[in-house]
Amino acid sequence: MAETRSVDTRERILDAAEKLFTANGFDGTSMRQITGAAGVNLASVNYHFGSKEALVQEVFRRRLAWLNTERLRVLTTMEQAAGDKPLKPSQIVEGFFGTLLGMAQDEARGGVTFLRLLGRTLTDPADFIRTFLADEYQEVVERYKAALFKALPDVPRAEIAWRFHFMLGATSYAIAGTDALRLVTDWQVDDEDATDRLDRLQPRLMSFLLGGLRAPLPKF
Amino acid sequence: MAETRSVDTRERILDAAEKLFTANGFDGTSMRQITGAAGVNLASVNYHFGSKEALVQEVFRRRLAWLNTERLRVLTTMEQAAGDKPLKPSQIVEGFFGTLLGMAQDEARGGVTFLRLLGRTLTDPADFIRTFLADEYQEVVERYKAALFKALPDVPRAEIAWRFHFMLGATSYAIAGTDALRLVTDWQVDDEDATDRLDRLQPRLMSFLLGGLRAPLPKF
DNA sequence: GTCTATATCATGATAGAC
DNA sequence: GTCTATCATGATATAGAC
Repeated sequence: MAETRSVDTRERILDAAEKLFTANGFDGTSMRQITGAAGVNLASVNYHFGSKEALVQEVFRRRLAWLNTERLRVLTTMEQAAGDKPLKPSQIVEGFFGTLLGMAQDEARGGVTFLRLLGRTLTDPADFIRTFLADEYQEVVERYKAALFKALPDVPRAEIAWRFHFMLGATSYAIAGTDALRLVTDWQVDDEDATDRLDRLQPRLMSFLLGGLRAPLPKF
Repeated sequence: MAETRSVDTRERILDAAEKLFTANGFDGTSMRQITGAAGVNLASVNYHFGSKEALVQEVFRRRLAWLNTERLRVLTTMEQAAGDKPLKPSQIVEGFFGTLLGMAQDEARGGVTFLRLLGRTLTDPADFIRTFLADEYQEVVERYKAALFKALPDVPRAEIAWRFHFMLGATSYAIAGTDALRLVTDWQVDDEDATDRLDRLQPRLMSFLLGGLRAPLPKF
């Protein structure tokens, strides 16, 4: 019985931590807040995860394991269907960023909460977290990069690399901007409610990303 | 004499804080680190700024005052030259993001250090900092938004708004990515050294942003 | 204006009973 | 596995001498 509860406890801690990290950041969230929100004992975090740092990593691992698998699955499926021919850039972009945005509508995968957390964390100053994320992303990014190189053989690889980076940034901010920072969005655009906004984000973002990816090359 | 030193002390604190905040984040930087690096006394931060929070705001205010003024000056100059005619989208994008990227080469304005800090901070979870930044940006963003609306009368305003947001995100990550996170950049692109990379960032980014801004509208 | 010394508090982590 | 109680640390902020 006591052992049975512990599975719940682990998940409850992870869920509460994910929400609180998203709202207040890692440093802005204490273990007392987490255990309080989860309705578990303070000491249970260290019992189950060992440390706060390990808890942070587990919050990401739980979601990224699925996301990575899914992204690879989607890419592999498309490549098999295409045979020897290169994929279209729009397919590749859709596979990478569409899969990500799809999580927003899937509460079981963390939904918007996790996406916002992930977007912000890509630029987190803490070393251990950047290293960890880079490791988690590496394989998938390599595969998608290779697909883009093949799809755009005439574009210098350095250029594609940069544009991949630009796309990542645009996407992260788009997610955060759905309700976090309102620098640019907040205006006389009252013909949409919040739900519309999220539904329409994906096609909007995809158009933008593809436009950027296929833009004329810069002259140095 | 004692009074004369205080100007130096203020600036020394701000310089040290800016560097440390960029490297380790706000929560990851203690006032002991700041005063230690600045070579001033621990108590001087509270004497000169009142609190750590106020210090954070002053670090930004010092740089953004110049950036905002410069962005408005550039836009006003272009609009006067254009008379009644709308500006070209490329001019507007260049005025907003080019002015920002120009700071990277200007050590007296904070250089790359401040840009990285600014980019990351746009998604900082702390309320006081998001509110503060939104206030600081507001006037300039309104002016540039209006210019884009005028330049692209056939594009729905909501669409332009989102694309502005996407451009902001791409730019922030591009800056951070010059040496922070290396998700996508880190490869067999050894034909460029670090200096080249920064010099070439601006034209690369501008091409991407304009491509995205002028992409075909999404179909919902 | 500058400094030392210190008050006050919150944090992450753990020891040890149950 | 769970809980209480507590330790050790490091943080911001300030009082008060110079």
